[in-house]
Amino acid sequence: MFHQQDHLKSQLQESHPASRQLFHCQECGKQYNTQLGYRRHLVAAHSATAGLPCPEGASSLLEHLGSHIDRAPPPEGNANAAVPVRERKYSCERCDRRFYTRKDVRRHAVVHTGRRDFLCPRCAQRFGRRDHLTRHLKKSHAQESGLMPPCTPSTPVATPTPASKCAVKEEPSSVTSEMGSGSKEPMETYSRDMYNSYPMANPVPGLGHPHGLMQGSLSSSMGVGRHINPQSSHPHHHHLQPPVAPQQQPYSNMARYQHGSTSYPRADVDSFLLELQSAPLPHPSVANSSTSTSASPQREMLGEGVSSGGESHLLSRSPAVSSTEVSCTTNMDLGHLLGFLPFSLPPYSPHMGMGGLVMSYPPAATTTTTSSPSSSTGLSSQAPGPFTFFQPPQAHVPQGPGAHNHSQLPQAYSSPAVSSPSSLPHYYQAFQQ
DNA sequence: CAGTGCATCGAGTTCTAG
DNA sequence: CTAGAACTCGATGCACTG
Repeated sequence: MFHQQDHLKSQLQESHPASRQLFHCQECGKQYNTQLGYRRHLVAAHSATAGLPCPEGASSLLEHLGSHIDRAPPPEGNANAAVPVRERKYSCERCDRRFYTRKDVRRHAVVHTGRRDFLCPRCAQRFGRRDHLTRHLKKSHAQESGLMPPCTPSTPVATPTPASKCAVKEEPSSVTSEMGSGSKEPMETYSRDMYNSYPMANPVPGLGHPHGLMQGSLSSSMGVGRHINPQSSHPHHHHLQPPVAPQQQPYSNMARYQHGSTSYPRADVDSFLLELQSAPLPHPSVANSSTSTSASPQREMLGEGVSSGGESHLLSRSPAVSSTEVSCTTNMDLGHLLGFLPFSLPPYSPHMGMGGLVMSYPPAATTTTTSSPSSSTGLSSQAPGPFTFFQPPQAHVPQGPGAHNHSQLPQAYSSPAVSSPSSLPHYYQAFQQ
């Protein structure tokens, strides 16, 4: 949603590479998508202020500072002699980045896996790391409790289920204060299960049954799946219920989050959501197939063997979508919603209901499939239902007719190719290929 | 040593004043 | 329409804790 036409215009320009203008720094060759970024870089790196004279001849202060990185310490006797020698001796296997410690490398792995296992219970935004979520909560939701009394019927909450309403800590102080190192409870509340190989299955307390990918994520912001009785295999419960629009906008400042920095083409996302809402919930057998198949560890990491193009069909609009749903959809943080999509899956865990769905996606999740007709993916036709949308995009896997046709259920859900010990922490699992 | 959280920086996005 | 501020998130470095 754009408040001004020019915003939409600029957004379109920036979202569509075809028409995007790149700003190149003549001095260092860096590229920027926006003029602002480019100019900011100029100021930071190449301006007069940035170019404070360096005693060692560096062209700018930043460059000079950078030159000190990894530099051996001065000889003893020097004032800085106490500084220990440090070198980045731990390198990432997927890129050339190097780090000082191994745990930094592990944490860095999230960059490659694209996993976002930490769900914000308030706005449904997802983060790859706990501290990111913590920061997000502190900065974006610390003041919300004052605006939204806890668990009052008149106070719609993003997560429609009553349990979820109460689960979300409404007092800002509680959220903020408990975010500190003193108490890990809130964070564990959001994602404690990740350390049990149960990531995001039910990261938010009260969001419902642990089985609920839909319960815990999609449901929280879309109202999708909240009617699912995860414990019930009743085949008649797989129809989407019309989302309750007011519940999608529980916060006065939600509008801000709607414009999250995730730069997905709004039209595509909107279409996606329309399709998602109009599509029936997966038949229990489908869901169970994920579950049952996941009984044998089968997760394939992102971009590593999973068939592609699963979500292209999402762009086809469904006439079944009511105006209410449309407005609801457009009022939601689409970027965040995309974050719900479990484009990567966690290793199997006995605790996982829906096959231990993990919501994760690569940066190009929504940018790679805007033109393919739905028919291009047998997936959509053979495995109808929202879960077919969760086909991991193949940013790194060649797509097209030549690509292996995983036209059945998303292979990420059913392929037994990869076995991951369920006892490993997330970051370790992320490394497993 | 691993896990975690905080500080910080870089960059993208949104908003708003002129 | 544009420029800039403000906001937010991704990522890294590092200190703290068990």
